[in-house]
Amino acid sequence: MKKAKILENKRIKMTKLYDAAYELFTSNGVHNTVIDDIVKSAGVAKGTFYLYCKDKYDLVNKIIIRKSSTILNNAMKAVEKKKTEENFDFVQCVIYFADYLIEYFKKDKKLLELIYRNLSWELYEKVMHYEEMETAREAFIENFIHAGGNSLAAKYRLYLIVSMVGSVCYSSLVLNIPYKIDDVKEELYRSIKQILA
Amino acid sequence: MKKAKILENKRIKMTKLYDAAYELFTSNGVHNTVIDDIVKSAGVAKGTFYLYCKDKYDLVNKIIIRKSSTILNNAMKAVEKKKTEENFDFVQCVIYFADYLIEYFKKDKKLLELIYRNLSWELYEKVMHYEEMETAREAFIENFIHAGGNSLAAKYRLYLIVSMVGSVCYSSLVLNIPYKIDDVKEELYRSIKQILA
Amino acid sequence: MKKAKILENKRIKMTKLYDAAYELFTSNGVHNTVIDDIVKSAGVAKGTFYLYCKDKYDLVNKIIIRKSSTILNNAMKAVEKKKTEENFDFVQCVIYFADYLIEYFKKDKKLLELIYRNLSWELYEKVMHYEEMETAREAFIENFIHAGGNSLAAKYRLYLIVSMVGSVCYSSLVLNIPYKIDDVKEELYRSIKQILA
Amino acid sequence: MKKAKILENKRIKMTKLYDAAYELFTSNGVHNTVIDDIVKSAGVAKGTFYLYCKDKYDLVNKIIIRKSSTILNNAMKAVEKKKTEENFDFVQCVIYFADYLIEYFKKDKKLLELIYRNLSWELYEKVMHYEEMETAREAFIENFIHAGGNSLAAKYRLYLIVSMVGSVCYSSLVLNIPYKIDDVKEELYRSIKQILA
DNA sequence: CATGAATGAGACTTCATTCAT
DNA sequence: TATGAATGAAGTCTCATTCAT
Repeated sequence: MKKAKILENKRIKMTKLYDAAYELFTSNGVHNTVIDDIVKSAGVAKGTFYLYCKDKYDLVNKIIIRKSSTILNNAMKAVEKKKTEENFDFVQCVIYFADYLIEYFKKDKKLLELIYRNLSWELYEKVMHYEEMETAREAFIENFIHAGGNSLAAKYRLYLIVSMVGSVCYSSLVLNIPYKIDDVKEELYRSIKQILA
Repeated sequence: MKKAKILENKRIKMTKLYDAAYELFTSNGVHNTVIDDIVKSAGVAKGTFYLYCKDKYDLVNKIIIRKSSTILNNAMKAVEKKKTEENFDFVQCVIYFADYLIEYFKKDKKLLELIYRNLSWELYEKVMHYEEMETAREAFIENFIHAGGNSLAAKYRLYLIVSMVGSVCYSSLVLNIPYKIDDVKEELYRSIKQILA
Repeated sequence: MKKAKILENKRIKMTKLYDAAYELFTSNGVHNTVIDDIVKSAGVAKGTFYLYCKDKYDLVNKIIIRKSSTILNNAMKAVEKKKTEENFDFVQCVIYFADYLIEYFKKDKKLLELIYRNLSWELYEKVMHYEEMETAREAFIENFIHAGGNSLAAKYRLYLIVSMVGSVCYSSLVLNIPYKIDDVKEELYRSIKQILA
Repeated sequence: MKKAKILENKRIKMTKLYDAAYELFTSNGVHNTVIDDIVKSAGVAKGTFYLYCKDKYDLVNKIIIRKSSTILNNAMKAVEKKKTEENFDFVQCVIYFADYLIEYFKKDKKLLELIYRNLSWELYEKVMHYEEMETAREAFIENFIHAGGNSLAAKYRLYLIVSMVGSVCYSSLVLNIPYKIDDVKEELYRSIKQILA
């Protein structure tokens, strides 16, 4: 059918734009990437860009949402596996989750930079409220209450842990503040334990 | 004397530029502020700008360094006072320091945003290695060792605490992530205590 | 066809830029002509200029190459005609070639000035190695050898003659050094003869 | 006396400006040298520049006049010496004069470039009508008439020779057109002889 | 849908010149 | 005289966006 073909073509164009832009954004920064670079690299015409995106920042957001959802999903799957296969307890799961992300971003610092530098509340919302994330959050709170805590404290502590881990990653991996992430890890995981204690 | 007058004039020009730029950067963002806005607002000629700054980002850095040094100094003085007058112990001091900054940034969210969005390792270095800061860091480590810890763990825990506090401030105050800073505070300070435990 | 129309439009834009710039460069000098003058005079937008030229000096070069190629081609054709129709010998041809150029530049001093003031080795190369020029040069050397000379001497004498004629034209026509070109001509042609003797 | 001291001071300032500007003009070109470079390099204040020169181009002219007068004078003295000591005849003298200049400019290409690129009729006039030059010119014409020529032909041939030598120097030494001046010399001197024949 | 030439507002930066000291 | 901070007009170049094809 014609319609299917057209839709498929659109998807291809969009993907080309995503991929080209991602490469440029992470290599040269969003600020130093101009629409012309993107379309040239994607092999489409300039006008085409505007058929798919409002502007450069719209594209950055779309890319961040896509990438972070993927990573978070993978992290959650990995945690799930450990839980099932190795019987990880609650704290172990949280730490493993953090560790998964740290290991990932060690190999893809540029993405971490892209995400951090362009974070906004709207973006955070979208990423954090994907269905799977919601489930994971609820599991966290559930577990916490089980251990004798209250729902609010659970939320806050999760928030504190996420903030601490994210910020440490960013400082060590992107800003290159001279505390190597591997050196800090031990203390970081100890701190998570303490916060959850 | 003549020379003194000229130097005084230079200082005034510089201050006018700093103040105008600070106002514009915090109100509209660095990206949306153009040199023209700054000089118009400062009431100086465009060429004058380039007499004092290499470019816009040079000015941002200078402003950040100046502002953060002032705030950190004030925070340290306040802590010192508590220690002397109210006999605050080590952990209390750390928490009070965090609290001082949180309370400050609650009233000046825009500055926090400016600092965070333009942070780089070089900047961090400059701010963190002012003589007074160095003294405070050493005091922290000293205290920590006294309590039976080791120097490295001290450094890392300090780093973790700073990261957590900074990140929570930024998220709650700037990104407006819907955990009010005042609601999180209690858990935040508890977490600091735990990390230092 | 559509494509042809677009290409035609591009050619027109380019021509408009060339013509406007040529007029301004020769009237006011390259230094005193700014991009704004050119685009205003050509009736195109400023951005359009940068679609066709890297900068002002790129345009100067392009204009010089175009103009000098045309003139040299015409000169060569005129010589050819004399040779065929009036049986001009070698020395007569060389002198007629010089004379053709002198007469041309007498009517277009400004172009001579433009060419001389912006001459560089790369430009010289480009102009001198157009296919037709190459043929003429070879004919010169050929003739010279025929008359008992050697190839190297031929090249050098051609170079000396070109230098002398060019320089005299420039001094008399552009710098207005008070030897009128018509007064010097006789001695100039005698000198060419002597050099070729 | 005070007056003498003041005058001496002025002379020193002027010399500093000349020397600094000469260095910059020949190294970076007149176009790429700004007043600020000159005064900074000369170690005087910007305002001082305007006490001594109308503008940059005024200074270029002054420098060219000074430098070329010196060189031409030296050349003439050298010729005179050859004439007296080695009994050089007229043609030998002319060729030796050309050779002296060529050898000089081989060692100081930048000066040749400066002179050529900024030549104007007024400048040419000033340089050519220094008393000593006038004397040399007259000697040339005298000699020529002696040999049976007429005054006008003498002037024109001198003009042709000067043009040819100057232009060849400029092309070979400055534009780097790939005929090495040493390779062309033989033919150049032969041509001078022929023109004077 | 797709194209890419054209646009022109607007950003940055330079630098000759002035003038109060 | 000498200074050099201040000026601001003038220039270069960019790039998001449009629109005719």
